[in-house]
Amino acid sequence: MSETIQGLKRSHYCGTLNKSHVGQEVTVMGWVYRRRDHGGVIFVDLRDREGLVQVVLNPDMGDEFFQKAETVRNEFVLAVVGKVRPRPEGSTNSNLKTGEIEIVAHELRILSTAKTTPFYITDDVDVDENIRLKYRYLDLRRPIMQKNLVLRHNTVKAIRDYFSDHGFLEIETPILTKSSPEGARDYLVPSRLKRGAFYALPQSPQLFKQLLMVAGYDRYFQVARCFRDEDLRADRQPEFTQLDAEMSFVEREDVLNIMEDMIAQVFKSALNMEIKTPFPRLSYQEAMDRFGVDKPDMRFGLELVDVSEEIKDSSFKVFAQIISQGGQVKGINAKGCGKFSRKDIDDLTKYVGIYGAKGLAYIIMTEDGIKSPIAKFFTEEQLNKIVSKMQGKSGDLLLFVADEPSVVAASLGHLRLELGKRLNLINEEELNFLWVVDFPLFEYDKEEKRWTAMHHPFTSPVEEDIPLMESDPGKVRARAYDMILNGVEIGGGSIRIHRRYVQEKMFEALGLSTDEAQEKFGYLMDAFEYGVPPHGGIAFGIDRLVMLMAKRNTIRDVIAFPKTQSAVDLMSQAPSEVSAKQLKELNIKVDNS
RNA sequence: GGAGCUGUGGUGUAGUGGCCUAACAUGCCUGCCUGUCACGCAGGAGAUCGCGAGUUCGACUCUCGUCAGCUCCGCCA
Repeated sequence: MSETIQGLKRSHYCGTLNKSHVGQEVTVMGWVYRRRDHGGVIFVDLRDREGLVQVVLNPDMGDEFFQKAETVRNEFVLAVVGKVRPRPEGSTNSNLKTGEIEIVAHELRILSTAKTTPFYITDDVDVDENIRLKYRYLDLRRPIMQKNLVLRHNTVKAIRDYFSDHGFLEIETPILTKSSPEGARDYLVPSRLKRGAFYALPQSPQLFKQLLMVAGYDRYFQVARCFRDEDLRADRQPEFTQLDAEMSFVEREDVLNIMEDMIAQVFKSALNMEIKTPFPRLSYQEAMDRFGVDKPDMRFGLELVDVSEEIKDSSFKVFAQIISQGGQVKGINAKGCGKFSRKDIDDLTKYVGIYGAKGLAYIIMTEDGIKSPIAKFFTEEQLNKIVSKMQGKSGDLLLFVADEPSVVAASLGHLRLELGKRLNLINEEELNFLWVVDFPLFEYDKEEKRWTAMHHPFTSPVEEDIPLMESDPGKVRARAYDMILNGVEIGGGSIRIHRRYVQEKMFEALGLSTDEAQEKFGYLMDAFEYGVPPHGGIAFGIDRLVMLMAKRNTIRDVIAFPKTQSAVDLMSQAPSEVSAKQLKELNIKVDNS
């Protein structure tokens, strides 16, 4: 039995009512959060997106009214007309924003009944994510989720306001685009009109925004949906939203300055938080050396210490050999962890194993000196040097990984984060912004045995490194930059190449012939023949940014309708099979072998 | 492609070879109850223990496979 809304107009959101409304006649509409039926009087907590208000349903409003009131259940949608009054002495509820008042209903309409929901619509339920995602519309009713999406709205609005106020134009770029072999795996869309041909969904608007620079729209931004057909993570969805921006006639500092100012403004508008600018800048090399990752979380210490020099002459063959083969030995001083059990250390060993470390050597610092299975390989002098370099004190646990630099960095970098979490060293209230700059322009692909672009092939090298592009590609620094917040990369970009001879050197270093470059990036290359301004830009991951702002652990909590780890939408069941007719129109046959 | 964790009434959990004819909380239904706010009280319904094989006299429990969710490695210019 559902009634119409006819003749009724909502006057207030439930959650906004307070003492100032006492005496007013109000009309509220919302969902039944909870009902308390006392036989005589029935209390209903009515919920809308602004919060809860208590509605009092009294039998003296008539039999018809009260019989209807008795049928009300959780999550029914009601319209209530009534008078706001202060709650009686002693029955106020300080846990509720609206706890000083209540609405005495004189008209009640059940706009919609509801089945019993599969889970309770409240913040403090820990329901299996399977069920949350299947009934996402119910999950999204929960106040915490509504808060997340409101924050997301406010964030995006602040972003749009900031860029508009600073002369940027929001310009849309195509969703159906050309597949490019570089980068992530493309999502493909078959063309009906051109048999056997496919569009690709954009991984980012990268080339289009550079073309907009060529076209003279010298400050561009876009809140752009991007698609990458790669495996998912807590902070990676197959479709995600980028804040994409590009500027002409700028150098690196111009981009960094305006972007950190923008972020500070966004935090101010959306969270009323003051962010100090400028952000600290760290070179890629320093980040790797000290933290083992290119997106360090600097809210705590436990930095990596290189002890290769101190260890190379020891009689510990395993370490000495690794060093002689170009490897290194680095360590972390896990302050105060000297009491870790054998099992604790085994767990950590297993943990670094994930990142390729073959072992985890350790030294326990005790009152009576050093306890360590590897101590016997070192002279007392060598041990003293290692301990002093790592500032080891009694009660500490020194942990070491010896391997090639990339493995040492990855394993100790992640071990550092794990220890930071376990030891509760991270202040969750702190916002640690920084820029990582001077990334390498190239990285070596061991499988393909060639240099590839670390960022993308249009990233400009640092001017004085250009001569190295031929002689020593690994040493060339890029004019690229990442913005890091609490150890999460929230944005990245670069100053682009705008000079032809640099671009040619770039393709040469990547092993691309002129013809190949023309085939892959022809339209951009053509455009660059017609007057291209120096330009650079950045793209932010809005999902990640909002996730951090909302203090959530996964971007799924700030995306209305996310997909599971196997890229399925449990609510709509996408992706799904399509009809034979649809396939035929597209000239597609499915190979089920 | 790989590793780990999880899967038991609607929901959250307990049960680790026979004591299970599966327990507890909550939700749901019925009745009572006029000041509750996690209302209360009484009663009731609700589960072939993710699915499929196997081991066993006997499997929620052990083994293998499989499916789903999560976390991670690879991947993500």
